[in-house]
Amino acid sequence: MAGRVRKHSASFFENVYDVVRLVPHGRVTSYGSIAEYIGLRGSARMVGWAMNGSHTRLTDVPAHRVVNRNGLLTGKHHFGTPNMMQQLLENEGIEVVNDKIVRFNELFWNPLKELQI
DNA sequence: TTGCTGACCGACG
DNA sequence: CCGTCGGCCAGCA
Repeated sequence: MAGRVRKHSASFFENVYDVVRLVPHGRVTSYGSIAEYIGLRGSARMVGWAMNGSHTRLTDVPAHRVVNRNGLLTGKHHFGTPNMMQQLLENEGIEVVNDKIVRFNELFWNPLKELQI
């Protein structure tokens, strides 16, 4: 089908970074929510993979504000030190216990809800 | 081109 | 509650 619309992934990284940049200070979101927002529901792993590339990119992406659906800091090992992600979060007033965000339900920032156009 | 991998998620037993 | 499995799709050897 020549007329089929392609979901150009050329800007896949930018789409992810753009959403992550919009996460407010002191709030957090999840990989799955970002994936769903950019139209790739079920591809949460792609978001995490994009985060991995955010380090080499010169973009200011608050990757520490992205956790998994349980509020668990699953990406902590991809920061400089194992505690870096937690420190960045605590620096924003977010409490973390056992690699899990306290009051995750209250701090959760859902792009689908907050950025509804 | 094929086959693996992955900072996830939901379903199932 | 816990482990396992399939789906998701962009890179890479």
